[in-house]
Amino acid sequence: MLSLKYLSENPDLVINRLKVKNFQAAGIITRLKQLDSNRRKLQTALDNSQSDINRLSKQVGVLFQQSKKEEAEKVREQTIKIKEEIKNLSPELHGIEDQIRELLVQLPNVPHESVPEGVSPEDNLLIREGGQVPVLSAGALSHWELAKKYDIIDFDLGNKITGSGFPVYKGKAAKLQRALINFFLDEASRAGYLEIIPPILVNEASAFGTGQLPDKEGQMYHIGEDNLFLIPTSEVPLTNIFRDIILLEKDLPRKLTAYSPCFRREAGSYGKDVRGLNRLHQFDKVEIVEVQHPEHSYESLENMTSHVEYLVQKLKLPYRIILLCGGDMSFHAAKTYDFEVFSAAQEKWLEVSSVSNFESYQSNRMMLRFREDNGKKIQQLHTLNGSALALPRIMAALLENNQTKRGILIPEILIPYTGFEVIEYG
RNA sequence: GGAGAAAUGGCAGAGCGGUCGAAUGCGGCGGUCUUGAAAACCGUUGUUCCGUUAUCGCGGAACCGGGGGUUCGAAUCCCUCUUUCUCCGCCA
Repeated sequence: MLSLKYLSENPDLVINRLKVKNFQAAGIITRLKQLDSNRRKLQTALDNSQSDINRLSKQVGVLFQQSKKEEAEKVREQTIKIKEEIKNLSPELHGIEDQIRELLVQLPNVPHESVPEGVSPEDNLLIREGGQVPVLSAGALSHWELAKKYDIIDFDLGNKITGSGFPVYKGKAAKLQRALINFFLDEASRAGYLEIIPPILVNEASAFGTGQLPDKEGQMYHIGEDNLFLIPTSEVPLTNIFRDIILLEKDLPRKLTAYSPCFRREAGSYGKDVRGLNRLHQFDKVEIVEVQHPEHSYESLENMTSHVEYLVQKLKLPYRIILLCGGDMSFHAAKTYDFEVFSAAQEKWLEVSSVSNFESYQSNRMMLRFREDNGKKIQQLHTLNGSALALPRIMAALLENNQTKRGILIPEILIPYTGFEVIEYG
């Protein structure tokens, strides 16, 4: 969320920038201003009353010690009225603080100045593209047909065991999946990300910290009995490692990576885009997360983007990098690059990574800060994350693009990981 | 799952109703000494909110796992939740 301080110092800037996200913020900001001014007044009144009580209490203590009981009794009576006041003001203050928080959470992050205006994916900006779109022979198969032909991914079996969106990988597909995970993790380590194995269930505070709660609650699987959530991405546990922490400037940036399964309910998404591996309830992903000094976070965004680009290049997949327009960006991001790879049999671009700078939006929520080297000043940090990469659509594109008469060819870079060069019959 | 013990500042660890934001030690920072360093000695050392201030700062409030209560006054007493440890049971 945005900080009250930032909002009150730059109301017009926020209102204007949020128009890029097609969000009308003026009403909320006006309301926040009023609430904040009330909050300050109440806080001051309450502090003064409490100060009086503290002072009188000390007097009572001293008087009792000197066994001046009657005087002590008199002073004690004075406190009754003040306590009454505190009893009234205190819930009022909490009420206002709750209202402020509720409103703050409704404001999306302010997009970076380089983010184009727009309302739909058509307004996104193509940044770069690379790789060769393969020319498939007539009768090329989609990945779900290939999965069946080679008996390597079983969607029906997943239906039986769990439900739709939970495929079962078998044999060489299972090994290829594992190879991809290892490849991605090794590359992330080489690029300086610390490898982590995080919990895949998180509590409410963590889900709030990265912004899944309160608004995206319906997207997560919830374990009611223990009030825990299955992670939709390891961004959640990874970033929350830093919740309520004050880092030192000299320790920046902090870079983490993790493989984890991810769980998404995908409530409300039906239709043709969900075939095969295109949209699942459970999928594997390697994530990269970075916590960075505000002055360097946009360099980091570019570096993370380059890292992801390197991965798709090594896999020899045709890709494009897209700068999302305001209307297509997520609520929490300040700037996002999407990566899409071309899946040749479906003839579709599939999103395989989303790399975002959240600036201080998440760190405000989770009280993530750093202490400056040259003094005592404490500042908010910036957080970033990106998929590097999401597995199923990579798998889909690899299967479709690399199909040949003799089978599906494994990209060279992965052969040391898979131990085989081709997926064929049997 | 059952029984018991505990949770205090960056860490270790005292305090168990009054002047305690909290002894002491370690660590960190600054200084003296030294050619330099170490040792020794001296000083300093959290966060949030409100007010004030051009800034350093200053004044006030809150925070001793979270939430609630008792009291003029709570780190200290009570309730509740969470977590950790010990024992028993179960188990990859």
